[in-house]
Amino acid sequence: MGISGLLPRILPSAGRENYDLRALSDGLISANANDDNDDSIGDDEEEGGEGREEPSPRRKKRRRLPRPSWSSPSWTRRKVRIAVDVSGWIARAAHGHGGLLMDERHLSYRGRAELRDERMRRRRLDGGNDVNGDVVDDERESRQRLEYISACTSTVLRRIEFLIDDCGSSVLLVLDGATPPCKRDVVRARSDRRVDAAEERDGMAAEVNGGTVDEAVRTEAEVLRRISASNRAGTGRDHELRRDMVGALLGVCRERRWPYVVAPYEADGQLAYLAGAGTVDIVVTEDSDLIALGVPTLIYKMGGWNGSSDANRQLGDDRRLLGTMLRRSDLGSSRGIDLRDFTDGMLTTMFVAAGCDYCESLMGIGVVTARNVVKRAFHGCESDGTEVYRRPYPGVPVLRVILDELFRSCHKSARVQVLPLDDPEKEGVRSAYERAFLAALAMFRHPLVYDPISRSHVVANDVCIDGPPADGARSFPPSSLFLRDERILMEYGPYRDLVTRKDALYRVIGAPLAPNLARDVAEGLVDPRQLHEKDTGGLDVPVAAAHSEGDMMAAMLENYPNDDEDVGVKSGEYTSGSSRLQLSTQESSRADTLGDTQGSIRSSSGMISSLSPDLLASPSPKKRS
DNA sequence: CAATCACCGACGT
DNA sequence: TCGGTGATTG
Repeated sequence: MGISGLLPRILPSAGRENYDLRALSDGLISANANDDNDDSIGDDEEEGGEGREEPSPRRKKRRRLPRPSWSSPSWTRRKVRIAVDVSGWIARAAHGHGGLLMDERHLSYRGRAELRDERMRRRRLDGGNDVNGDVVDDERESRQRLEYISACTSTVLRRIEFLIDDCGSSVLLVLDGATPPCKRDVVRARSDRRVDAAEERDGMAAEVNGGTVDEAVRTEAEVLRRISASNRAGTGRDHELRRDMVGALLGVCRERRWPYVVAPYEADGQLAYLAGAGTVDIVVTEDSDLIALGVPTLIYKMGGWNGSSDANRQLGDDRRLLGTMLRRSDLGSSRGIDLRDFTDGMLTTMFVAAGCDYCESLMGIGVVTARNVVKRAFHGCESDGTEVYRRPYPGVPVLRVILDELFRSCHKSARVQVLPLDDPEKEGVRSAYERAFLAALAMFRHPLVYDPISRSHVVANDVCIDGPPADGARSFPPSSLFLRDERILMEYGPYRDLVTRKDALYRVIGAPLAPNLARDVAEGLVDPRQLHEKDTGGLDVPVAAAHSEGDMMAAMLENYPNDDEDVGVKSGEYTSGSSRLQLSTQESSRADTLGDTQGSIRSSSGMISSLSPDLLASPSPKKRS
């Protein structure tokens, strides 16, 4: 998840709370399948005034469209296409229904005591033969597991159904794939923390079991502490459980012929790619990172799931779901933090500087400082100052300025480790942060995604210069606005080297799979997390759902602004028999590449962990004791 | 004075 | 987990 404390600053002012999503059932008016769908969502009239804080100083080419006459065949009304970030929903549902899962890790000590008593009772009945009892326990546990999974999935399904039925939209489910290489170290740190939590919990459980203290003596506070520790250790990262839940969900999707995509890595990048390519109009998510990825229209807190306030929380029997709609063009009107004249590139840089999943922020750098540093470096003006669109340090790459400014602005404890800038002793620490910073930037701006048109993995906004995109797969070309930012960022050599060279880029964002494997992953036939273990050829996977993608995806994409007509032919080639052999060899070499990548990442991750804990704003560095 | 960080309380299914 | 409240820092 993105920066904590950012959404509360933005959503109340820039977002539209209590937006009734059923308004989407009116659909969208688009001029033509090939026309850019700049159509306004939610407002039926063009918001006049041409957006005084429109992020782009450059003028958009305004072509005169034909006058909207509803009888004209060039104007069509179509459904709104919504991509749903399902992973967030699954996690949330998992927490909500946690009480259903009565196994030892998820329930409070009370439930554990019940389980223990029941087991003992059964043992007594069975005359000390506890094998039978364990079998019964297993049975009971697996039954509860199923119950839990079905409860979670049906919660998610209800919301999807709402979007489809009551909002009259086409819904595309997007799921998380594997953990990207550059995130592995952060994930490992987190799981270490979870292990700590689990030990804490187990220690307390042992105390309960072995201690003479009876349950009745326990104060309520201790009980709550236990439950909290149990929750911390539990549901979060139960891989099997999550996989089963995703599996169940995908099963339903296949049954009902709902389109879905399993992203090769993180769902965020996939969602942003789909939105940027015009495949979907709206993204429903809880993740603030999507803001940094330049999605034009987002919906947060659907149904008030994540509600601090009581906004969006009228989930009655009314079948009425509300959400907070946030449009990219409204970001400048945010009152909590001034984001006027922020381009997508600036937003992304700000997110990275303020700390994200791939790059913890320097201690003492928060949203505001990050904003100011980025704003100054790009525009050379203060938050309240007059707008001077001139760079403060001409000739110095913007990214270099930002990094140095961050080093200067951070907390004292971190600053003594990176300053002075000309101290060669501290260069190692600085470059470690810099590498994580650039990697995070690359993850945001060039994630590896699945392109549903060419049915292959592509690098989003590909700017690589060495060779054509992998296997002839072509990504949706980056917009001119994106390139404008990218040119500024690429003034800094290390970033340019990272994003323009495939080997370097793949080491950070992950390498693409061979098209057939990529398709299997996207369809959920292959678990991307276990690809290195599974080396069975993915080409002829005999799964009934193999064709499910066809019609539904086609329906989703029917108005896709397709500028090259031959993609269909190309994707046909992938499945043709002649290339089959070649593909399977590619696939095996690909597996090697994956292993290589992970190996090298492992080594490079040492640089992160070598950072002093004081430097990184880790949530609780002192929790060790 | 303002921004960040650590602690604590509660929410909803 | 999330968001509100004091302490600390510059």
